[in-house]
Amino acid sequence: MTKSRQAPKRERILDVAEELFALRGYDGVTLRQIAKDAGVDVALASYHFGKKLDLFNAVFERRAAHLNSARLDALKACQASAGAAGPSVEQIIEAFLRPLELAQETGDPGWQNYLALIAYINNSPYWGPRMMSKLFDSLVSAFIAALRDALPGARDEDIYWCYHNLSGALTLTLAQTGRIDKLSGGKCRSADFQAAYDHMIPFVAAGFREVCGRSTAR
Amino acid sequence: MTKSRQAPKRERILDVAEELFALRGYDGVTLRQIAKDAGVDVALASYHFGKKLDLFNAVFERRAAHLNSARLDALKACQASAGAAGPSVEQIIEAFLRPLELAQETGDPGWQNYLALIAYINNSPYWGPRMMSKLFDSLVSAFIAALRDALPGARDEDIYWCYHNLSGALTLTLAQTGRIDKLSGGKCRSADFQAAYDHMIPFVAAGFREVCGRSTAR
DNA sequence: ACCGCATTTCAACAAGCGTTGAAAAATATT
DNA sequence: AATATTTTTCAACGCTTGTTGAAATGCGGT
Repeated sequence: MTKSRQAPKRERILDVAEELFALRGYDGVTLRQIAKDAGVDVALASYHFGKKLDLFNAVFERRAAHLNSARLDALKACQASAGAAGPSVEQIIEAFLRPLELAQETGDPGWQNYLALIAYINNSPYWGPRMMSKLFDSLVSAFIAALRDALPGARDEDIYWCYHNLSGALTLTLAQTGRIDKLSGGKCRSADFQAAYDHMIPFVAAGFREVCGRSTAR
Repeated sequence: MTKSRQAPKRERILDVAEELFALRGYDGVTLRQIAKDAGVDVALASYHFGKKLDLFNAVFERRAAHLNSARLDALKACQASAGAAGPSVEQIIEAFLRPLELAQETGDPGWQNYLALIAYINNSPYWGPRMMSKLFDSLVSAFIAALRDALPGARDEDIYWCYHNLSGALTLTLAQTGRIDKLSGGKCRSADFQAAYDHMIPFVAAGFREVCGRSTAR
């Protein structure tokens, strides 16, 4: 190997930052906490990433490409397997959600933290507009287009509002607040992603059909 | 009046704190920012509320009782106007959501900031468990019970997951991130609460029916 | 006019913050 | 083995943070 190996401490900083930012948000975490949990000097984060905000962006971007391509592949796959009529609403929603479930269940807790961080950013009036569009707009547009095909005659406005509802439901699941565990008295568990998505997919698909017209009932 | 009037600056601190906390979160706001925007000395916040965390709680609790009773009144009203069969899923969801729309449209921007703050807390893995239950669990339980009656034969687990989806969709709307505005190219506006709820109510009701069994189609 | 109390400001504190330049250690190149 | 480069630590900086005690101000009751 002619090139220098990736520094392992660099990755540890990213992992710890990911976890802490997801839990406490950008301002709720100090570089010293991150360094301490990573077993590293404070100055090392600055050396590798520059300013604190650059570290935040690095965490945000590290897994974004992988996530986007996994979801896009799932969309293409369901489009390929569907006939000329195209995939159903359920199949599209499934392609949108299942890759997340898979990522959360790789055993790597980093993915879980990462998706919780996305939830934090997506719901923040401050961070949302600054960070979400850049990385996820084109992916979302692809799914919206597929939904438009699956819901002929639907008004664009209605589709966007329905997507908004989907995005909110998904986000609360990703945030892992444990709220449903307490409310349900243990009958539901936040960490049970399969149950979450198994319920979310038919829920959302029915909502789309109701709001965007039922001409595509299959 | 024998009692001293409420200090007006105290309310201004609450108003400003509400707005800033909603935008930047607990750790993203300093007492000095709040004091400056309120046109007040830093020490005054401590005098009125104690620690920073106490101020946060004061903001959180100020409007909670009013909000809870408005929603509970709406639930009782729809139950009273319904026959012996009880209100439909739509009517229950409507009672859950419309009071928020009304609050947001009083012209008092405080309510809008307050609800955005609730959204922030509800989606935070750190603040959610610490703050939501105390103030909102009993209200939510009342609505869950009403939904159970409207969906005979539904499994409790399914009802909670559906409520979870509702809560997430609502929360993203309250957060006012403006994301739907950009995505839709201006066709939808975050600030158009009536449009948001007009779309959310049938969307969510259809989801409940789909997931919790369709025995109650009306 | 004076008093008692609530309100507000002033001034300062100790602690923690992000950031940086230079030294040290580890690793790669020759 | 010596050198060059990358990685990591050390030590410190200037600044901001939440909090506090004492002083100043405002104000209703007598």
